[in-house]
Amino acid sequence: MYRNFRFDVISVADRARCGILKTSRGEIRTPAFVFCGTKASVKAVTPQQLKEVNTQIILSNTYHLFSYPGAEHIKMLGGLHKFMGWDKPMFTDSGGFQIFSLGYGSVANEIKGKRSGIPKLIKVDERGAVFKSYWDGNTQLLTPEKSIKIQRDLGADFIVSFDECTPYRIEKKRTEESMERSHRWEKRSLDAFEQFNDYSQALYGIVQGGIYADLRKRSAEFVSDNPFFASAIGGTLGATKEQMYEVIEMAMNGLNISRPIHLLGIGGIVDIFKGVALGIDTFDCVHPTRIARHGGALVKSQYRDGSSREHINLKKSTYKNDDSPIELDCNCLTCRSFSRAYLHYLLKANELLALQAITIHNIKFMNALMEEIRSGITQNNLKTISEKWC
RNA sequence: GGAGGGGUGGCCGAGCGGUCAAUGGCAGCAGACUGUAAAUCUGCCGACGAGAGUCUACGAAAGUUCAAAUCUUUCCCCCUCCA
Repeated sequence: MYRNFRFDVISVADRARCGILKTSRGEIRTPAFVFCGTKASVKAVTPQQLKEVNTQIILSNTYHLFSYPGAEHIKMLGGLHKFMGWDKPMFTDSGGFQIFSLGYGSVANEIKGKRSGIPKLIKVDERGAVFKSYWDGNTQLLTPEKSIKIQRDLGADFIVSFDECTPYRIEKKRTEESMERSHRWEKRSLDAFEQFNDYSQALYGIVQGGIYADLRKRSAEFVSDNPFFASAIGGTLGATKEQMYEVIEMAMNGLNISRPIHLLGIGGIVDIFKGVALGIDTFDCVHPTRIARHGGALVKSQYRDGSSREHINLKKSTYKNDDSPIELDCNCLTCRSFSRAYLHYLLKANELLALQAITIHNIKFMNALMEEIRSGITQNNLKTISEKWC
C-alpha cells in the first residue's frame, strides 16, 4: 500500500530516535522540521533559498488551495510540486485545522479566551465542515472524501486524514464526540485514499482526544489499528507547556512506534526537544516563519537579550547600533551579510528584504537545530545539545 | 496694496464655549503569535505620580465668561487669489 515509502529508525537514545523517511522525491532525516507554505509558498522565500539552508520538506494546505486557485487548476498545471517549483518531499494538511482556526482564531487567543475576526467556519456536521472561502466568501463544504481528492490533485507526498481539530475550551463529552467523529472521518479518508491509491502518496492518521489521557490513548490506538502510513498528533495540546508535554505522552502511549510520528503545529525550541525526547519524528509549525515577518529572529541561548523568549525582536531600538549578525556562529546568508542594525533599519523602513532575510535565518536555524538534535541522538548527548539551544 | 483661508500634542489632522490632556492616522515604546484568514493583532503614548491626583498645554499677548483649543482685540507667522 505504501511501497514507495519507508521509515527506518537508525538510532535510538531512550525514547528519542533518529530515522530516515524515504520517498520517491528523496529522503528525510528525522527528527525533522516541516516548514509551512500554506498557500503554496513559504512566505518571503524561494524554493532555492529553502534548499540553500538545508530544508528537507515543506507543507501546504488543502483549505487554502481549494479556496484559491483550486486543486484541479493546480493538477492541470502539473501538480503542486511543479506549480510552486519545489521538487523535494512535501506535505499537505487536510483542512481539519481550519475547523479550529477559522472557528476560534489563534491558539493563543483561544486559550486566553479572546475571539478575534469574523468567523469563517459556518458549521460542522457528520458530512464535513462548511467554510466561507477566505478568497471570495463563497461557502464551501469540505468532507473527508473531498479533502483526500484535493490532496490527491495537489499531489504532495504525505497527505493527512481530514479530522476535526478541537479547541481547548470544551468539555470532555464534546471532545469525545468530536474525537469519535474524527475517527469516522479518518476511516472515510482512508477509504477514499485506498480507492485511488497509486502509491505516490502516503496517508497520515491523526490522534485527537484533547487533554484527556483515556481519549488520547483510545485515539492513538485507533490510528495505530488502521492502515495509515504514519501518525500525527493533533487537536488541542492544552493551555500550558507542561500540559502539552503530558498530552504528547498520553498519545504516545497508544501509538505504533514503528511508524513515523508527527506532532502537528509545534515549533518552539524547548518544545521540540521535549517532543523528540518523547519519540516525535517530525514537527511542523508556522512559528519560525511567522515571527520572522514580525522581526523575530531565533537565537540560541547565548545570543538572547535576557528575556525568556527563544528569539530576539529586531524591531527594538536596542539593535539600532548593533553591528553584529543575528548569531555570530550562524553561516546563513543573512548572518554572513547583514548586521542586526541593518535588519533593524530594514524593519523600521518597511523594506521587504527584512522579512526575507530574517525568514532565511530562522529556517536555517531550525534546520541546524534539527541536525544537531539528530547527531545528539546518534551520539547520545542530547542533553548537552539542548543546553546550547534552549 | 486689496480679498480670503490658516496656525492644535514628534509629524499629519479632527474639534469650534463646558462631557477636552484634546477623535483619527503616522511615527515611537512594549507585548502577543505554535497542522498561517491577517508582512497581523493588542496595549501604552504631555510632564510628575504606584494611584487618586496635580501641573503645563491648542502661534503670542490681553480680554469676555462661572467656564475658552473654541468668542473678542492687537501682534507675529504661513498659504491662495486679485492688483
